[in-house]
Amino acid sequence: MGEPTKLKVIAERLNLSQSTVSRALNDYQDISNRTKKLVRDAAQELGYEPNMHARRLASGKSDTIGYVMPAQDGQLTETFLGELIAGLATALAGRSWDLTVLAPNNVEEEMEIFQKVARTRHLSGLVISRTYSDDPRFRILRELDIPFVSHGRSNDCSDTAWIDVDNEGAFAEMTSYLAGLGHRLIAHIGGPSVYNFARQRTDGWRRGLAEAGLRAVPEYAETTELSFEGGRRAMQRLLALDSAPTAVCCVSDVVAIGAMQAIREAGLRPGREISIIGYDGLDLGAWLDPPLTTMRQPLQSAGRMLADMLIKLVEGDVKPRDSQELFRASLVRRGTANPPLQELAI
Amino acid sequence: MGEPTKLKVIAERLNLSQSTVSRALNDYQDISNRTKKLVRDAAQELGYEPNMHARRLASGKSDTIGYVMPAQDGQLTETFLGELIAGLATALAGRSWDLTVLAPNNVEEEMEIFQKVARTRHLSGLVISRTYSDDPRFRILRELDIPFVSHGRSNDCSDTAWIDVDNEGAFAEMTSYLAGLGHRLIAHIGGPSVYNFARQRTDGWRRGLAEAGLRAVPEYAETTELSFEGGRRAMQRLLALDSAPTAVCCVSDVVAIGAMQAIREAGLRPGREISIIGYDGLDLGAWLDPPLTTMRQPLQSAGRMLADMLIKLVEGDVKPRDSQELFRASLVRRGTANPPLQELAI
DNA sequence: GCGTCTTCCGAAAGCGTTTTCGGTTGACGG
DNA sequence: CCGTCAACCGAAAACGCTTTCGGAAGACGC
Repeated sequence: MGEPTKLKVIAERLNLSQSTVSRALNDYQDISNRTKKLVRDAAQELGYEPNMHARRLASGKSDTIGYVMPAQDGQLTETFLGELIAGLATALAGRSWDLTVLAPNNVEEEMEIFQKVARTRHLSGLVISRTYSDDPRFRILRELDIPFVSHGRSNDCSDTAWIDVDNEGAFAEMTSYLAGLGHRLIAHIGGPSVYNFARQRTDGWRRGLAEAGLRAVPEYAETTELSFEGGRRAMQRLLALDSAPTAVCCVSDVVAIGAMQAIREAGLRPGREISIIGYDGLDLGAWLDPPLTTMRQPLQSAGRMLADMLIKLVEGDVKPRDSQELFRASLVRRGTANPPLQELAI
Repeated sequence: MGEPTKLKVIAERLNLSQSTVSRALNDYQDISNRTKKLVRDAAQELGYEPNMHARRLASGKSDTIGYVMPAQDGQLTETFLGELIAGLATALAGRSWDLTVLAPNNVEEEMEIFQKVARTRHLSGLVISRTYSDDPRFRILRELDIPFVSHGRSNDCSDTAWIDVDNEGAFAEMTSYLAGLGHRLIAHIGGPSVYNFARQRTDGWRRGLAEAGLRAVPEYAETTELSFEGGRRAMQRLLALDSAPTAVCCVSDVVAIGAMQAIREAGLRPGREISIIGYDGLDLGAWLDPPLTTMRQPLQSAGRMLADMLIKLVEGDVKPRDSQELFRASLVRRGTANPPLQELAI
């Protein structure tokens, strides 16, 4: 391989100055087109690759963004992480930016990371995910003046950049879909309201009920942790009610699968006596018996979009509050959402 | 915040030269302990953070490793990606190295990445995963002289660094476990033999049979793609056999779940007429009815270990062939592996 | 009291870019 | 033929750190 070619050799070869070569490659206006072409051809031929470290030192920009993994309060086994990171990485690679991953082990470490990013400025911006309803990171990142985009909203995100799914709309749709099938007793198993998406989904359920002219029975609003066991226990509580619901909107597929288990354990069959709809669109839902009806959100593109947004932000092309994007989730009809039994009997 | 403190200010403050400060912070031998302490205290007090770009430019090292995501031939939804990346990132952060993620969209892009890494040397080393039996990357990375560690072995990996699970041992254990339960007709649904782990697992099944004194019926060695549908179809073929097996070792949990579905569709019940064991230890296996017996491999620590190995390699502390680590997988007993029915009947 | 070592530190030359600031051309109008 | 103005390009100073090389000071033996 030999020595990597630097600006100097390509300058000497063309009898130009180093600075001219640099500006030619960076498409400055004060370099003639003829020279630009000359330089580019030579660079191509010599296999020139700029030294990122030198470039970043001189320019003061890092052209690198950091993805902050969800603080490891729990499992990182969520299937979307891989897709999201891949999306980020490919979008960035297309613009020859880099992606580095930060993995704080807890909230304190996350704060330290923020502080350090603010001091060193080695990262041009951050992507955060798994947002809370009341998420201090939004305030802190704003105060530290770190450009960032969040995957998911929060209470005070009106001035920041984010992309999110219309959770409320999705659950309103889900609920009215069940109402359309004839269900009147539609319950909801929600997640901890510290998660913003959980709150939104509960709101959506309420809206869906209202739009269908149904009353929101207080006992039908269950809350539980985001796990199989959580879903199972919540469903057990619903089943113990005097008038158990005939349909349940679940905050996530995993919770829905837990609910299905509870239904089976009660000697009933999901999708017959009690309809279930989940959320996330996980493949594994299709492998169950019966396969889980759910709602799917676009993910493959989310990473790409987050990256694009953040780059625009960093380059100052756009203001945070002008880069907010809401996606729609779409219903995936499988086997667990059917008309209620008494309806069939009619 | 003001300007970030650089070496110069801390040098001026202590009436020392910049080079002394630098060497003090880097623990050079020719700096007195008194001075080192002085410098470190001042650095601490001033909140000094070295400028990575300058440091990397000057030293010629990048202190950054790249994780090459599996070329997106299929889904990136594998749950282990998140854990692996998190493990890598935390281990690296502890030594103030960085992790950047590369996401080639196909094999060609992967090769381009390798070439570029070799030319620019902006990454000190790479971690690759999802290895094939006949994996050209091992040769190429060796030729390009790029330090790397692989997550999984290959045919010619005797001279390179890797960590892997003892797939063969795991499947031998799995098979003899089934034999110990009384099964004589033990089939295997394997994955495409291009994957090294798939070949190893099939070998393990054969060894397990041999050790139990059982004959490997050729028709019992099924091969299929690594998906729910693949497992389902392979199981259907096994069920169509004149003498269907009473137990099946599956190459992965997802394949096993597909097989369970096929068993149910045939009017049988997994874990009674036909026992099933999967591999991966996915949580979701526990949510099925009956819950899937499987084998789990250590993952949380894999990322950490990969990172440590690679750093040692890059720093020249160790030779590739001396950093190879084999883990054991352990059986997770759940509900789908039981004695055969006729055995019970006796 | 003179060499010889250590021990410790400073000066300065990089590392490979970017970017500012001028300066040299040639065209062009008057 | 002179001044003016574009259009292009070169010189050189950063950017903040590492690292080599050498030198000053003190310790030590004789």
